[in-house]
Amino acid sequence: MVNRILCVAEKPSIAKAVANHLGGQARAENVRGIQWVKNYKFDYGFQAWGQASVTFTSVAGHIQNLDFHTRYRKWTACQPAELFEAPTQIYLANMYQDKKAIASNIEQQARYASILFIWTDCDREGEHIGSEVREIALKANPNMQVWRARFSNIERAHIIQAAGAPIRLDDAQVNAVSARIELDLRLGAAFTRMQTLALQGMLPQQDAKKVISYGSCQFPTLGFVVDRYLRVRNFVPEQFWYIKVAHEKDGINVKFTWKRGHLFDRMAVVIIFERCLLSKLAKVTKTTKKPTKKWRPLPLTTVELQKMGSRFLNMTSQEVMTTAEALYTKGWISYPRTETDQFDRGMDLRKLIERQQQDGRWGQFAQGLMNGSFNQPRNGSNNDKAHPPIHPVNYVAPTALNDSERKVYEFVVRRFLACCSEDAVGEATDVEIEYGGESFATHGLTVIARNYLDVYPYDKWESSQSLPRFSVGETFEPKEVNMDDGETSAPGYLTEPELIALMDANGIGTDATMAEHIAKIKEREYVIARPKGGAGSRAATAERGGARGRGRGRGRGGRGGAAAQNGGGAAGGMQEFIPTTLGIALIEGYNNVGFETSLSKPFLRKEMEVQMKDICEGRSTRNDVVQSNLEKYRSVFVRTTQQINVLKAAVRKYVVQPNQG
DNA sequence: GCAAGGTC
Repeated sequence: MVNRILCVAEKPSIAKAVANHLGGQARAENVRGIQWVKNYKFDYGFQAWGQASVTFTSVAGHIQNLDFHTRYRKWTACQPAELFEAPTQIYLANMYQDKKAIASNIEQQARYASILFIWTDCDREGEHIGSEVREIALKANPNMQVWRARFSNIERAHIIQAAGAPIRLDDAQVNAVSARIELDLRLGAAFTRMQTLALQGMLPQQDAKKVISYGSCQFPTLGFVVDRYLRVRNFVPEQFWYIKVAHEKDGINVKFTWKRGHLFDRMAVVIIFERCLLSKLAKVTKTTKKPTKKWRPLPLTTVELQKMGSRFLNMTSQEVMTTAEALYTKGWISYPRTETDQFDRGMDLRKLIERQQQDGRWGQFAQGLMNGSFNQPRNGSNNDKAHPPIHPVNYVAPTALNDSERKVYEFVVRRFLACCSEDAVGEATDVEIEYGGESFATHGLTVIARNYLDVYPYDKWESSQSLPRFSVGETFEPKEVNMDDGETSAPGYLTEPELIALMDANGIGTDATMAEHIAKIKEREYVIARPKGGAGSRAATAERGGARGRGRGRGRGGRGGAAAQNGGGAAGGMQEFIPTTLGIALIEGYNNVGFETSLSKPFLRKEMEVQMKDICEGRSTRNDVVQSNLEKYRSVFVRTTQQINVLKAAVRKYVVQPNQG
């Protein structure tokens, strides 16, 4: 009797790729009721189970969705507070019927198989999706053995290795995710209903039906926007003074900047300035000339793609993601949701570069890499063990793509080629002088080899004017000495790449969902997005003044030794976020409720992340985490309802009479 | 009419 083995991946593309590795050209059968899932059939000799007849299918993400029992679904059916313990239930279909078709395919296939081999992504959510598959399969066929594959990319050798070394599902990870799911549901629904019902009536007529949602990700996201907005609004400019020295030598005008940067005490600067004037001669105290580099970029992660996209491609992060997904589905780029910034050593990068040689824009550069200038990419510090960095898979001509696809594809390709290239090389010159007891310095950069910069226009690194030769001990009378003044300038409103960076740093959302949370707070009208630098954007224009912070010298040396670290790049169309009156009211309202953990603060989510890790590593249990969090949030909830007037006052202040706010 | 997480 032949072994029958059912393999299930997290998404159709993995099922296809793995099936083809194991089974040659595996036969694809359609699945009833769902077009994009296929069952691949082939025979394979497993190390552990011997020759077997295999069905390799997939799900498409989570199959199950947790929600409240139907009788708690109506908003008027219970007090929002009851949602902290109201019974929940797992449903197969949420919005789509698709999930039912996917589940019944697994049931059907499970009936004929003796082994279930799970091939979901090797991350926490993947582990949970695997447990959903297990539950459905075991219901149809309780006698199945359940195994799981451990793999981190879909290279042939790696897949074959994984097929030969099955492991068990990790129930600790499953439980961690399950805790998150329950908490997000209960807290999201309870707070959303409570604040919507309490505040809706205070909104202007046209907003009378508006949902005022709470979510563990959307609220901290809003918090970042409000926080920056308040810092901009409350900013008080401060005047400062500084000294500039200029000198002409060999026909080159050299500007020296003051080592102290600037001071906020005018009299002090006047005294120093006069001392400079009196001393007449400046003396060169130090000259250095040393090689410097600007490092090529790291392999591309999702978060980086979204940051770069919203900065340079004139698209929102959500548009970037949607476009990247389309490019992936069509087979032009690799899977676009990844945290990994390291290429697996075994990956054949040259093969991918080779395919780009035919392009008119970067083909020559790709040829150069093929002809010897290839370098193994740098390794970043992240590896999600599920997906490689984002890279081009196949070549596609620009005419076959729409505008957004063309832009995103171009970025992915250029980034990839840049990764496989060499650091830019330059020479940095530093000259320091002493003048009136004060130090001044100037810095020059000569780019010697642009290398990766030739294919990667998103980085800027350009030679400054070359400096004349100075030698230590040399003295001169500066051509010009001035005392000047300036004002500290407010930070700009939060831009999309900055917001994404904050969310990433604080663990708000995942790479795949950050853009959705941003879209959500726009949709809820908690914030509005507008082009940066537009009319009325006081802070945005002020920011270019650049003089910020106290007396810092010019950043120099360090990583890449770049003079122009943050400067360059066309910021065409970048958006900035301003909270609406409602958005400010919500954050201020919760801050004023005076609970030590305001719902808008990012560390609540971080804490949940820590607790999930605790479950994964056996320090805590699912039940402990769920119960202790419900308890904690319930007291915030109770406190908020008791002091609902505080929240209402904030809304009244900002929304009802916005002009007095 | 609620969340966040997968993915198509």
